[in-house]
Amino acid sequence: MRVKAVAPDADIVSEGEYSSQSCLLVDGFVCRYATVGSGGRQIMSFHTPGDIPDLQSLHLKRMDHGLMALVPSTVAFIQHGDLRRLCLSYPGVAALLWRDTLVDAAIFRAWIVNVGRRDARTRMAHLLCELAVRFDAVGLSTGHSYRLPARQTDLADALGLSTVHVNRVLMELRAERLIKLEARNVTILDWDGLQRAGEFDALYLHVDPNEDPG
Amino acid sequence: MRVKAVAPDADIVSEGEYSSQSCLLVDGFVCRYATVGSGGRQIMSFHTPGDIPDLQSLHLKRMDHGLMALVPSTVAFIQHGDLRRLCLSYPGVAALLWRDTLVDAAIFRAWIVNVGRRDARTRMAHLLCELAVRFDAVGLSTGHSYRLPARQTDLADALGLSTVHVNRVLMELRAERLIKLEARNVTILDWDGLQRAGEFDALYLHVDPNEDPG
DNA sequence: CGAAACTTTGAAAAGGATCAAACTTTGTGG
DNA sequence: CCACAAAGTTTGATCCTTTTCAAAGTTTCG
Repeated sequence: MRVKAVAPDADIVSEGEYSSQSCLLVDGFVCRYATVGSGGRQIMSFHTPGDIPDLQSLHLKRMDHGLMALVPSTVAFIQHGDLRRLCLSYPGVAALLWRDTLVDAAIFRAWIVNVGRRDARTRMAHLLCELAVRFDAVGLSTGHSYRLPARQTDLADALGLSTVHVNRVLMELRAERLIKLEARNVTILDWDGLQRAGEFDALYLHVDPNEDPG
Repeated sequence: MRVKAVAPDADIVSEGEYSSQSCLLVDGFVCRYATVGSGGRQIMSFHTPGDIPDLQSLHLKRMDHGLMALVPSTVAFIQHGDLRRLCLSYPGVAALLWRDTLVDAAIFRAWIVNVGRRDARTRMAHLLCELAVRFDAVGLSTGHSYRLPARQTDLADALGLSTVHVNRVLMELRAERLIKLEARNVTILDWDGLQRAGEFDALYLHVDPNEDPG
């Protein structure tokens, strides 16, 4: 299992590549993204340590999107051959990995809804709620506070907005005293308020361990 | 395996439900959707016969979205218990089903990009291209022509646009002689042109059978 | 300490939304 | 098979959210 350090803004895997391994994020923060004709970038997911962001390449060899680090990160590559053997020997592991990709897909769906049918302020609040829950789940938050490893440009590309508007919306959420944001540190001042503002319901994150009787 | 006829606009499975079976679409056209606070609806996927649109419920019991028919449809329900036994006995089937949900996820990603970073005309062209390829794959197209089982309202909810704007964009694509659309029948007059207009690259549909060496 | 990278703010422009109404197609019952 | 109602499509006009462009602050880091 090869371990590698990745610099910010560097591709871990690029769009179009044929992949024979998947990468386990050990430390840092990465995103999956695609580039569109007009030059824009759309981020389709963020990933925290413990995730295997390109697990799908186990069955879909050709990358239909890129995977890049947003902060200095560490990844460990797992050969698909090894993964495949693991899945055959331990069907429970296979089920777990499958479930993992299904939660991924659930988050994609939630993002489609967010980007497709919500206004900028709601979108932003929703994303901040999602990140709060997910960072909390991997022990990366203290109280109602977490480090946001994304620039406003990255948030913009995740939300389908311009950087300028992301900034305005953040100012708005600050003015409403829903969040505090300084030096990339988000503090949620009013969790109920932020959830309401973002129409956030954590159901889609499927964190409830009792949900899958597997 | 229980078979059921479903009327247009009727839910097959509803958001929030706990599901112990998945549904195989035998005939018709269905979509997955969510409703947002402001009353709007966002469609996150369309499904053609042969798909198992809620396969994810095998591992995520609680539905985080609804599944509804858009035209009169026929579905067959498969108990999760049976599916689970099938997967344990035939790991090849498990891999195939897993792959299927991964292609689903790839389509979700493409939709995030479409809705997040493309203008209305490009979005629409992209969707029409996707549907062309997918209908063709299941033998539901003749030449460059297929029946579109969705109203303009449905297209709007899939693209994150208003119905009015969907109409205008369709008129535009017609005026450009890229498509013909009458009585719900789409004919692609200029496939290259439409692909260009929609920045469409079929890569994400992963239809190439050689791609997965299993 | 200085340069580069980010964030913040202002003003003008544009792409889509909304509202309202006319037109067309589809499906149903007489 | 026609007539009518309901559903869906088309068009026009106005409004509004978000984009774009431009420039000034502010951090961050070598």
